[in-house]
Amino acid sequence: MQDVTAPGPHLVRWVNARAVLEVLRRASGVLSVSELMDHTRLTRATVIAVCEDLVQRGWAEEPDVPRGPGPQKGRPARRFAFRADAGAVLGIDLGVAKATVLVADLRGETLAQATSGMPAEAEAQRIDTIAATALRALEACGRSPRDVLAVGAGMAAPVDREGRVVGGQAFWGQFDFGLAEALDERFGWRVLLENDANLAALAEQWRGAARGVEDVAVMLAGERVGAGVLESGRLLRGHGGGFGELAFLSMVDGVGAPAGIAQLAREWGAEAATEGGLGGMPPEEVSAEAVFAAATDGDEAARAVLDRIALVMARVVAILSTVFNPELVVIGGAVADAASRLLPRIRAQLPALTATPARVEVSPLGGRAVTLGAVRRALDDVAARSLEIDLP
Amino acid sequence: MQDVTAPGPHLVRWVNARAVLEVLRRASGVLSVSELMDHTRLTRATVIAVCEDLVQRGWAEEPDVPRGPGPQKGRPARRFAFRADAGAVLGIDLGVAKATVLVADLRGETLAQATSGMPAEAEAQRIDTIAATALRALEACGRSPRDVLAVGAGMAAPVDREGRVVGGQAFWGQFDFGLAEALDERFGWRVLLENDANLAALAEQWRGAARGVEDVAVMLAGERVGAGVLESGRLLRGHGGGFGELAFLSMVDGVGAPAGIAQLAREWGAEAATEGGLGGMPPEEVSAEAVFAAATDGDEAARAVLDRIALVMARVVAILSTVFNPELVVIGGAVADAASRLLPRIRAQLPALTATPARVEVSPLGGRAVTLGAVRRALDDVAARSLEIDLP
DNA sequence: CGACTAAATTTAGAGTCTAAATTAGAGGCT
DNA sequence: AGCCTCTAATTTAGACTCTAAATTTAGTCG
Repeated sequence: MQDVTAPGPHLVRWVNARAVLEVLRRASGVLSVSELMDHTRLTRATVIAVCEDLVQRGWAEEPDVPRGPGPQKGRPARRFAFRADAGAVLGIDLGVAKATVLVADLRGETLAQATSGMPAEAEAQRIDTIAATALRALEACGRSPRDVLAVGAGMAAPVDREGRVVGGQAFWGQFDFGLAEALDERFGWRVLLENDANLAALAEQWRGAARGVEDVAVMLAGERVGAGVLESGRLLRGHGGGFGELAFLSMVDGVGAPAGIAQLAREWGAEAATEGGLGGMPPEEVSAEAVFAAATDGDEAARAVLDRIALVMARVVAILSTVFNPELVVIGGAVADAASRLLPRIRAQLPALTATPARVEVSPLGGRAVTLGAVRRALDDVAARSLEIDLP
Repeated sequence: MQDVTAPGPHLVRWVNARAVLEVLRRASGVLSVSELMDHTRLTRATVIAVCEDLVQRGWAEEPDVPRGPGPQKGRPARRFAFRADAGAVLGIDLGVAKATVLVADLRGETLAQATSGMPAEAEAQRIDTIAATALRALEACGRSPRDVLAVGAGMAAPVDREGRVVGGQAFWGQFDFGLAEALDERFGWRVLLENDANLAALAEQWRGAARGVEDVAVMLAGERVGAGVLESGRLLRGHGGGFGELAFLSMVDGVGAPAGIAQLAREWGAEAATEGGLGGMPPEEVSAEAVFAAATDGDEAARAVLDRIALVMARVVAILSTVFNPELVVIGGAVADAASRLLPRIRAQLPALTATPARVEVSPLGGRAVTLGAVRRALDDVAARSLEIDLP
C-alpha cells in the first residue's frame, strides 16, 4: 500500500498560482487582471495577490502602462505579462555527423542557433564540441549559461523514461557518452535525453502538422525509419524507450530493412542507373536528390523508383495506422519535401492496406523537427517545475 | 487559449478526503486514525474530520470495537473501514455466442456470476437477455439494481474513448446494439464499453500476470488475435479505439491471417489428419483440444502442429515486443493452458526475432480475464467519481 | 485505586479564498 | 472648474481549511 501525498494549506495558492502562470504563459502579450479573472474563475483579490507573487519570483512582470491607443473608460487596469526572457532553454539535435543547438526563450521563440560537425572519435571530444556549440549559440543571443533552465536533447537511439540509453545490445552503447552528466557537471544544466523520433512527434504537435491532434504517429523517414507516437497527447516510450520501433519490418513482406526514403532512393536509383535509366548517370553518383530531380524532369526510370518508394512508405503508414490507430500520420525527417511528392500516391494506396486509414500529412518542419521538439521537451519540463524553480 | 480550472476553498478538503478514501480502499480491513495519519501525512484532527465526512456520505464505517486480541495500552483507537458493500459494480463479457455477468463489491470481490447464451437475432432480444442475466446475477447475491454504481462491458470490437463502437466498416456496426443507452434507460446504469483485449490487459495488471508492471501488452490468442496495451500503467486506445489491432499480420510474412491458437490448431490439425497423422482421426472431427491431447500423448504430427503454432505466436510476441517495447507480454484468452505448453518454445524463439525481447507469461486468469477487466474498469470509474457520487 | 499510555478532543493561530463595500483614476460633460 | 460615469483597485468581513500545542479521555496494568 502506498502513501498518498497530502497538501498543506498552501496547496490552494499553489494551484492558483499555477493556473494564473499557465494562462499568462499561453497568452501572447499582456493580460489585464479582469482578463485573468475570466480565464481562471478566480476573484480579483486572488488574481492580484497571485500575480504579485509571480512578479516577486520573477515569472511575471507588470509593464509600466504602455496603454493601448484611443480613449478608454474607467480606472486603468493593472496588466501583467509572462516574462519569456526570465530564462532560456536549449534544444539539441545529436546527429551522427553533426550537432545542432537551438536557444529559445520561455515561450519557445528561437533566439539563436549553432551547428558543429561531430568528430566520430573520442567521447570527451564529442562532449567538448557540443558544449562549445551550446556556448556559441548562447553567446550569439547574449545569454549566460546560468540562464538555461533545461536542455532537451535528441538522438537516434532508444531512450527510456529516466533518460538512459538502453543498449541491451552493445550497438546502442556508443550513443550513451555521458552527455547529461557532463553538462550537469560543467554548467549545472538539467539535460533531458530523448529519442529523436519522439521529439519530432512533440514538435509536430506543437508547431507542425499535428497541432490540435491528440493521437498521432510521426515517422522520421530520412535515412532510417523510426516513429514517435502520441496517444491522448502523451508521448509513449515503453519499458526501454523503444516504443514505436519498426525494426520488425526487416523480417516482413517485401519491405526489406527499415530503410528511409533517401536510402531507398539512392539504392534503387543506382539500380535503375545500371540498367540504363536516369539518363545514363553513373550508378555511383546517384543521390536521392538526383533521383527526385530526374523524376520531376519526366524520367521514366526515376518515376518508377518513386512509385516503389511510395508503395513502401504506404505500407509503413498502413502499419502505423493499424497498430497505433492514430488520427494522423506525419511523415517527417530531412526529406520532407521529397515526401510531399510521394504523398498523393501514399494516400491513394492507404485504404487498400488498412481498415483504419489515418490522415497523412508531410511535416512542415523539415529538418528542424528534432531541435524544435527538444526545445518543447525542455519547455514542458520547465513548465512542470515552474513554481519550484529559483529563477537566476 | 483555454481556460484553466480554479479551485474553491473546499479543494483542500476534497483532496484530503480523496487521499483518505484511497488509503481506506486499498487497505484490506480497518485502519486506526493513527495509521491513517501515517499514510496520509495529515493531522489527527483532519483525519477524524474527513473520516466522519466519509461515514456521513456512506463511503466508510466505524465498526463498533471488535478489538484485536491481547493486552493493549492507551486509549482505544477509533478505527474506520472502507464500506466495500456501499454499492456494487457489474463486469460483462459480451461474447459472440454468450454473455457473462459478474457482480462485484467495491473492493472487487466477486459476489455472483451468471451466463446466458446469446440469440444471434434481434438486437432488442440481445439486450433483454443481457439485462435478464444481470438481474439474475444481482439477485443471486441479494443486490438491487439500484446498488450498481457502474458497469464495465467488453466486446471483440474497437471501442473509442467515448465508448462508441467505431464501425467505419459496416462489419463493426453489428456490435453496436445500443446496450449502453438501453441499460441506462432501464436501470440508470452507467455503462462503460470497452474492447475485450483492453479489459484483459486491465485484468492482468490487477490480478493477473502483470501485477506491478507498468508497460505490458496482453494478447488474446484464442480464436482471433487482439492485443491490449498498457504504457506507464495507462490503457492505450488510439483515435478510434483500434490501438493494438494486429490485422496487418494478415498481409505479412508467413503469419497468415490473424488467427488465434485454437483456430490454427483446428486448421493445421485437420491438415495433419488428412495426411494420416493424429492416429487417423477424421479431419472434420479435429478440435483444438484433441490436437493438444494428442501432442501430450506423444503423437508426432500433433507435436509438429504445436511447433508451427509456437512459431507463429513467437512472431506475434516478437512484433509486440518490438513495437510496444513492453516489459512483459501476457498470452491470454480461453486457451491459456494450451498456451502454457507452447511457452517454452515461444521463449526460445523470441531472442532471434526481436532486439528487445519482453518477458513472456501465460495468463493465470483463463477465460475470466475479460469479465474481471470489466469489473476493474467499472471500479476505476467509481473510484474516480467517488466524492461526486450519491450513494444509494 | 492510582499510575501509565495512547488516542481523542479542544483551543489558538495562520493561510487561503469569496463577496460586498469602499476608494481610486481617467475621461467626458456642462 | 466641478460634477458625472465608468471601470478597476483596494479594503473589510466572514468562512473554510489546515497545523500545532495543550488538555481531556478511556482503557490497561500493577
